[in-house]
This record gives sequence, structure tokens and C-alpha cells, in this order.
Amino acid sequence: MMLRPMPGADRPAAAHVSAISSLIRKGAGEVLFAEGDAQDNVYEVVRGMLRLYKLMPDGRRQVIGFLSAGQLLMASGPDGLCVSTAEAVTEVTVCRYPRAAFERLIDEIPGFARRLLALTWQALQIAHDQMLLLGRKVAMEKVASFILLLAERQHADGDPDTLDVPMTRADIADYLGLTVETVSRTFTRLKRDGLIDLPNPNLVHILDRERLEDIAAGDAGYEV
Amino acid sequence: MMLRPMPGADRPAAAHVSAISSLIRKGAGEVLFAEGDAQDNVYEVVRGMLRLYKLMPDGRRQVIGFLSAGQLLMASGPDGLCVSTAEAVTEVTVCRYPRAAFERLIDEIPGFARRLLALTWQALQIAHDQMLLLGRKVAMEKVASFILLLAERQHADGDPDTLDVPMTRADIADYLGLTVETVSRTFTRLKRDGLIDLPNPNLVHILDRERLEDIAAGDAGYEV
DNA sequence: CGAACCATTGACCCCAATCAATGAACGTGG
DNA sequence: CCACGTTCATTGATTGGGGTCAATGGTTCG
Repeated sequence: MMLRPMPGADRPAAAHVSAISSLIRKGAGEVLFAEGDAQDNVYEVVRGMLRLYKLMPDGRRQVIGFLSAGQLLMASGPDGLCVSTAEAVTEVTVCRYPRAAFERLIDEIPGFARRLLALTWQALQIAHDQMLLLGRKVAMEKVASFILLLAERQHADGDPDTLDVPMTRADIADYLGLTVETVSRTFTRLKRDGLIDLPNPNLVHILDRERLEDIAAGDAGYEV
Repeated sequence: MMLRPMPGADRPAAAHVSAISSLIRKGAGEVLFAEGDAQDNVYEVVRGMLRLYKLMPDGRRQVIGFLSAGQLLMASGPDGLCVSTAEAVTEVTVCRYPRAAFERLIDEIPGFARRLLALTWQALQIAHDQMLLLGRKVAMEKVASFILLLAERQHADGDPDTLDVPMTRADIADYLGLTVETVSRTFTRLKRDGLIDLPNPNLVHILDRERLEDIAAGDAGYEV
């Protein structure tokens, strides 16, 4: 489960429970938990970025989401088994809360459950939007949507049109239901067409946000 | 938002609040609410089936899910705007709860919020599984997964291998990220290969569940 | 009986996958 | 410091799975 901070909430939802938590650091590429693990914890990303994904037996991968600072993550279901794998994209610091203690707080702190419910509902909406993207958008629309999603996430640090891209092309491909090659070609095309600049693979400058938004929404204005 | 009954819960979560609810009937094809509507309600399906979907400006459609008896549906976000459209697949009876009253109950009834949270979390997991399907599975795997999903849903009424398929091929296609033609061809192929029987378009008999499950999981055993 | 809708099937085509090669960036160790 | 391996990104050539276009038949309904 992937949760984002509530709009208007100044502090992450789990800030209440720092007494029972423990801080964990992971280097890039390290696994926090894997699909099927029997560990039963709630995590909060403090610094860095995680990727959450599911695997098929033959290695096909679907990235469910990228989690950055402030986001909550319930790793396992009622049975205590993890339903996806969480891996560090960059070096990350996460805060771990034992599930049992977390659940107790739900009953004790008034309004906490409602807040969690709102967060989970929001996560569900994001998942539904991603279903539209995966099921119905073409490659160009997927990549444009992804760039705007990144932009939305980091409007805090200065220029809203300058984007850090910490994940690899393979991560992006597995998030968008494409291949590495198609993602790369699409970035190149967006650059060639003057919608973005791409000084290096991990840095994007948005040059024409309006057209990007039209493309992402499917208002087909990108055929040249 | 789409919710399913908690495992082990004998009654739908909203059964507590029947005092403030109203029953609504809709004929097949009728719209319960549409994306962007400002109505702020929680629904529970009593009888029949709903489809939930999102649209793109040019008419491309992604079906988010099919809801049958017992399932809960929070139509709108914190801003009160509906994030998807709900339409009757068959004739349906739904129970409507005003959001405000529903929210009050969350604070008043102990454990209710937690129960809703569990339901929402489960809905999120289903959405994540669907993301894997949409992003990484091939047509045959998608259709096999869909048939097994249908089977899971109606194991109550008698034969677990006899499935009612109330939705159209277009609904299925928009749920799986395919076209009507591909869905139809894939059903035909499954029938030809002896994995299912298809007496008519709305009735499926599962003949080889094990192979269907292998295909759905991606254990590629369906090339002939 | 005709209109509308739905499902199926065939012919053809195209977008994105696959296969393949190259270059850039980054350690790591001699 | 440089040779080497590894990983990542890009680009080109080719292919194929599923989309598109089109036609047919079944069913329902007015």
C-alpha cells in the first residue's frame, strides 16, 4: 500500500508514534522487504526514494509506485505477508513502526484512523489513474504523464520546471508498462520537439508544460 | 473507490447505518454518478452489478472495476467531486448513505474506521494486481486472469466452474486494456483449446482450471 | 419487419517489442 | 593513472502481437 501526505497536513501521519519506531538506512538497490516476506511493519520514508514493485515468475516486473519523503507504506496485509517488494532507488532513510503498535494507535488516537483512511483512499485514486494510464494511454502520453507526475512531487524545491529523475529508465519503463528502449526514444523525441530539455539522463527541464499536459490528458496534439 | 467485504465479516461494513440510508434502483446502462459530479455519497451494492470507469477526452475508457452485492463504494474525494463514473451493468439495487452521516459514524462506532481501512487497503491491493495485469500481461494472460477473477467472485452460487458473465465484451476489453475483437478472439481460442466452454457469450464453463491458473500467473504454458 | 446492439471472424497494418550495437559513466584493482 | 568490467542510456533495424477496418450473423425490441 502506498500513501501520500494529506493535503493540508503539515506533518506525516505517523509523526505521533515516534516513540515506538526505529530508523533504518538502506543503500541504493537494497531491499527493504520482498513479496511474500512475513514481516509486519508500517514504514515512513524520511529521506530518499523507494520503488515498490511486483514480479511475475518469468521476471516481468510492474513498478507500483515510487515513494519519497513523507509517504507511508503498509507493507503487508491482514495475514502479515508482504504483497510487493520495496527497494531503495537512492540511499534512503525510513522509519519503521511495528504493525501491532500501529494498530493500537488507530484505536487510541481520535481521528487517526480517519486520517489513515483518507490517505489510503487517495492512494487508491492514484492507483486508478495509473490503471487508466497503463490500459489506455500510448507511449508518448505515458511518458508525458510521468514527467508531470514527477513535477508535481517536487514542487517544493525551487524551480517547478527542473526535475530530478533518480530512477533508471528500466524503473520508468516498468512503471509505465513499456520497455527501456521505448522510454528512451520517447524522451529523445520530447527533447527533439522542444517540450523538454535533457542535459543528462537524470535531469529534465520542462520547456512547454501546457503541451505536455495536453499530451498527458490525451488531447492528441503531438503528431508532427 | 471500490471496496470488498472483509474476509470473515459476515455483514457488509455499512450494515450499521441503515437508519440514514435510502434504497435506489437503476436499470441496465443507467448512470449512478458521473466523473466530476458534486454528489458526496457512499454506496453499497445490494443486488446486481455496477461498472466503475474513467474516460479520456476522446472517449477512450478504462473500467476500474465491477462491483457486485456487498461491495462498498466511496464515490468522491475530500472535495466532494466524483473521481469516476458508476453505471449499472445489470439492473441494480444500491443503498446510498450521505457522506457526512457516514463520516460521523466513523468517529462514533468503535472499530468501524479500522474496518473501513482494512477494506480500502484490500481495494488498493486489488488495484495493484490490476496494474500488473495491465502493464505486463499479454492478452491471453489477461483474459485467463479475468475468468478466474469472475470465478472467485461467485463461488457462492453452486458450481464454482460455471460463470455468469453479465458484462459485455466491450466492458471486459476496457477492463483489461484490450479491444473487443481481441477479447472475443481470445475467448474463442480458449474454447478451441478446451480450457473453457462457451455455450453463449454470457456463460463460461471452466474445463481446465489448473491450466487457466498457470496462464494467468504467466507460467507460459499456452503456446501450441 | 427493420433498427440497433452485440459477438465473432477475417484481412491488413502499425506501434511498441525485440534484437543488436555503440557510447558514456563509474568503480575497482593492478 | 589507466585497463577492464559493469551498468546504463541511446539509437538503429526488424518483427510481431494486438489494433484497426470491415463484413456477417444472432438477438432483442419497438
